[in-house]
Amino acid sequence: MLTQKAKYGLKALLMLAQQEPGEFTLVAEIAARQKLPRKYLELILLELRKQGFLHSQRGKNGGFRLAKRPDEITFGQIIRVLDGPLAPFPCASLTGYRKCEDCTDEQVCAVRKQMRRVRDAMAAILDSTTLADAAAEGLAQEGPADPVPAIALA
Amino acid sequence: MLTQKAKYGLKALLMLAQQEPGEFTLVAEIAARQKLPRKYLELILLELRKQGFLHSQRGKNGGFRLAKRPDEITFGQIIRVLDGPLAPFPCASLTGYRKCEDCTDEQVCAVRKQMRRVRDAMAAILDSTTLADAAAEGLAQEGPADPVPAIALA
DNA sequence: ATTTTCCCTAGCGATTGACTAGAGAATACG
DNA sequence: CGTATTCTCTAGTCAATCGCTAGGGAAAAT
Repeated sequence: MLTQKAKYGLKALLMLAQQEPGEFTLVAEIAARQKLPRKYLELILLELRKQGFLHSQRGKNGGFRLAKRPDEITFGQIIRVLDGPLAPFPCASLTGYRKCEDCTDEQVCAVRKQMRRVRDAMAAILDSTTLADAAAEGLAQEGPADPVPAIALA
Repeated sequence: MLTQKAKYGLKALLMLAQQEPGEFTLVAEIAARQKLPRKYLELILLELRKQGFLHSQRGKNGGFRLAKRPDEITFGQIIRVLDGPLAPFPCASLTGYRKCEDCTDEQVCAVRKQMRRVRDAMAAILDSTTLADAAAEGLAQEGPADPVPAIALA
């Protein structure tokens, strides 16, 4: 499970991805339009700015805008910044690896092996889905073709 | 991220899946062999028993054993019982659906759409991987053939 | 009856999640 | 210049959850 923080961040960025490029949007407006708590959203956007996803400007006509093109920002990047590693367990993570205290032989741990597969599946989707992709798919009424070819078997 | 609880549960069940069918194993022995906190593990096994995964017996020669065959118990089932829904957000869950407070139009929510895809990918793996599968794969030195054919693209 | 083992309820300390408050600094504008 | 606007930053709060531990109760075997 991801946190509200990640959800709010994703929603905000996705909204900004649909603004005119270069145009600034107020935190207050994002919060209002997306029904998110304003002060909390401020913190989140600040964090995203520090990580290079957003550019901001103060004072009148200020606000936030994307610091990159929407097709350069992936869901995976955003989630990792706001919520940490994707993997179900730290021992199965690439970006946030940490070994289990209880694991005697990690090379053989069957649980870890399966969780690595889960991580890979999640990363395959989230690291290849950009804000642009999601925005486009959101607009399509009923997407017939799937950009990422199914999820393999069942 | 999953909790320790789910990890402990998976490890314990996986160990029981490798015992002689019908044979009881003590909580104390599982805890020792897997290096898990004994009292906490008790709670977890109790929960798994109440959910029908384990059979237990008290007194001398007692202990726990699987209540089903290892190929009838999936990772998905276990995780859902111990940690709740797989989906990144409740609004993207099938088994534990709950709508977002902030979502105005759920049918169009692009975040939800992507998270649904992630959920599906996770479920495809976890609901098709049984204790028997994991135990078998664990024994293989270096599995050349993947039971679930890759994770689709990159 | 006694030992073994699971069964069950309680509780607890630390962390984290999900925020809110409020002052400070930059920017625009009249 | 001054004032309104808007982001920036640090704190703090409150409740829930995680990750356990404690300890007695009940069933089974001997």
